Amino acid sequence: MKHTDDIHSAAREQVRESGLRVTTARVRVLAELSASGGLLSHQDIEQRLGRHRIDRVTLYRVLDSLAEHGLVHRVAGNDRIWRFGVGRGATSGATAGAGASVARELHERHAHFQCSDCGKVVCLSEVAAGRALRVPRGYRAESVELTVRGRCPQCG
Amino acid sequence: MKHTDDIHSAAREQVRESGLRVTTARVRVLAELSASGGLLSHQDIEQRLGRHRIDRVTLYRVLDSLAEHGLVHRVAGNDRIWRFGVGRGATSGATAGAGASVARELHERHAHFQCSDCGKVVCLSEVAAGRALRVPRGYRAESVELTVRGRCPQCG
DNA sequence: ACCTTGTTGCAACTTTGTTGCAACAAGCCA
DNA sequence: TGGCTTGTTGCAACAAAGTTGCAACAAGGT
Repeated sequence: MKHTDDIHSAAREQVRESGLRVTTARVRVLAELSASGGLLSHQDIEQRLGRHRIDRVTLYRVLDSLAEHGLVHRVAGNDRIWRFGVGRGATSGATAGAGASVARELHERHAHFQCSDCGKVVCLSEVAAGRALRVPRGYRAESVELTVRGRCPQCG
Repeated sequence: MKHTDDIHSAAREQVRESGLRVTTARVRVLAELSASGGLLSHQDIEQRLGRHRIDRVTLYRVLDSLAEHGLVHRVAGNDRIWRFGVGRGATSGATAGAGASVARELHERHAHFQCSDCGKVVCLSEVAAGRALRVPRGYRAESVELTVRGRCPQCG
């Protein structure tokens, strides 16, 4: 369990290593995602930022830039909203070059669970997704998304 | 390969068997989906209906009712757009009770492919999705969605 | 043919996401 | 430290997807 400040400076470090400019918006958003551990929707993030609120548009752009540089990963739920999460295993010790793909790889490998009632999305790290997938001739597979839908413990 | 009229009357039959009222809107939409064979977005359907156009809102409600009664299945792409498709194997000869779950079952079992360029979604019937899936204690799985993302033959 | 009840179309609205642009601040160099 | 360049931010306005309320209408039973 990390202290808030640690998460914050780790986030700052990650942003710097990714080659992106270190701005408060990026650091705060990444820190928030790291702290949550799970997947957050755009709205979730806005709420958690609280009085540190940043513009809605900026948030979109921040998340885009973080996603592009592999610091976070975007997942589409069946409620047509994006959810974002950090790669759990991504450490601040990764080298600049290799760091870019850490989060992406992690999230492409495991599955997600979305509650059909409350819409919450969590990672199912135990499930190995996308092993030995065969696509028809002419198609080129780039990534695999495996989403299980059902009821989470809270919604029974 | 079925003739247009056949598809139309088959659709009418399916709607009747599902317990829904047989309306021109429902029959036309279901027929259009059957004829296409693949997955259509809301917009695709509107275009295909052409001069038989129905109200946007009605289309939403028609698709909802068809989905609820298992005649079609909704799939979320990563472009936050719903796509709808019929269960390929659903025959008009199914009994009223059993018919309801045909489409749902079929689509829960196989995977979908979405092109990251043009956004088109197709079914990958060869891939058996969701075999031997384990979810954590407390979670209840209802359905599995496996989506492969990449390039379709047209987009290279 | 008539009546009831589910269905349709319209208008207005909400939510999610995007675009253009001027103001601003990160990073770099002297 | 101060100034310059260029990427970032916030605002306003917009676009697309989807929803809600309501009056008019048509399907299916009697």
